[in-house]
Amino acid sequence: MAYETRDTKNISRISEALLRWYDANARVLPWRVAPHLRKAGQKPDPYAVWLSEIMLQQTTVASVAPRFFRFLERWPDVAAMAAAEADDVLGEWAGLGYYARARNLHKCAGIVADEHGGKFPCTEDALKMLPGIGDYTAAAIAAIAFGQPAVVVDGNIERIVARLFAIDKPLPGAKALIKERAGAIWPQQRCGDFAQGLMDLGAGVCRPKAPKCSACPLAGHCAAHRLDLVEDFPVKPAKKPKPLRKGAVFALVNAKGEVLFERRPEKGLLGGMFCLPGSPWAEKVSESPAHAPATAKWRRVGEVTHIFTHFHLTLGVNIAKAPKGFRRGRKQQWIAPKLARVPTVMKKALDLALKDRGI
DNA sequence: CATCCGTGGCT
DNA sequence: TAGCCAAGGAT
Repeated sequence: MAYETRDTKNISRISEALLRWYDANARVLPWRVAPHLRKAGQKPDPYAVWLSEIMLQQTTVASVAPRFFRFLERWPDVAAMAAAEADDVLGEWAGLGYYARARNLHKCAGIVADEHGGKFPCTEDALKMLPGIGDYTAAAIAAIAFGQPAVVVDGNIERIVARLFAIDKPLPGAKALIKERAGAIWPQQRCGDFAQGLMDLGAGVCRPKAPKCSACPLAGHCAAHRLDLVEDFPVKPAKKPKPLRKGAVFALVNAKGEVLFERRPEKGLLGGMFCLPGSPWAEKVSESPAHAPATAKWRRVGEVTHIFTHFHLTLGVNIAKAPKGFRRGRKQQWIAPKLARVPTVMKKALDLALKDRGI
């Protein structure tokens, strides 16, 4: 019992210190209701919280912010997004990466509109049933949008907790232990603010490299700091080298200056996105025009390189005018280059193909 | 539990 | 330059 009493006091000290820090240092973010406005009674919009959390998965605030505004402007609420064409959502997402998020975003909007009366469910379990919403996102929405006592663990909070308790078990095996420890310091009130405060702390103070412990409100509670081993936590496994893959793409241009694109299969890399037609990508691959969309006078203009999550890619880029009588396939589309909403690797290839043509 | 899935910025 | 990293989820 004596230990429980001491622990309880220590826990409340941690959450109080963090919340005090958050009140004074909260970042101003487009999707966030500032602490003082929250206290004045302003409620966050669950739709905006959901949209921001999906966009922020493995993606930086700087990349998300302009896209968040654009999405909110075009689809102000879940009903609007549910009514949108999937292709428009994918197009608006182009360049943001992890395109399954965009497909699931649209699916999720449809489910919320059709099966939940246009209102997001407020419990973690119900949220987790929706496509694109996993452990983290369900907890984040429940805590931030609905004020539920959910324990939110993202990469930042994982790092902070691993340091607070000097958890030397390596990730990802340590995730369960970290969640348990996080739960032990989680407050009953202001759970959303506590989560956002920890994320801000992780982004600006308890950083992976060069943490600013002198500015940390939790330094006095931090085991890693006490050991002077802050940067050694969390323990991560060695990363595997990324293999090299090669391929070729073919930019076919019609009389209007439009370029032929081809929709990728729904599943897998760049799923559902329009890309330049070309060869499969492999360690050794022929760049011959065998994989071109048409027989034409192909000219190789150069190559582009791109780094994906798990491999490096080099693409030979070819260009030709469409032969007379060419008919596009069912999965193919003529698109004006300026209107092409395509993945970044294809934007690179397109730009290179059209660069020296004066188009 | 391991693998797949993008991209841009920073060191 | 090469590596590391970011408010993860689905399979």
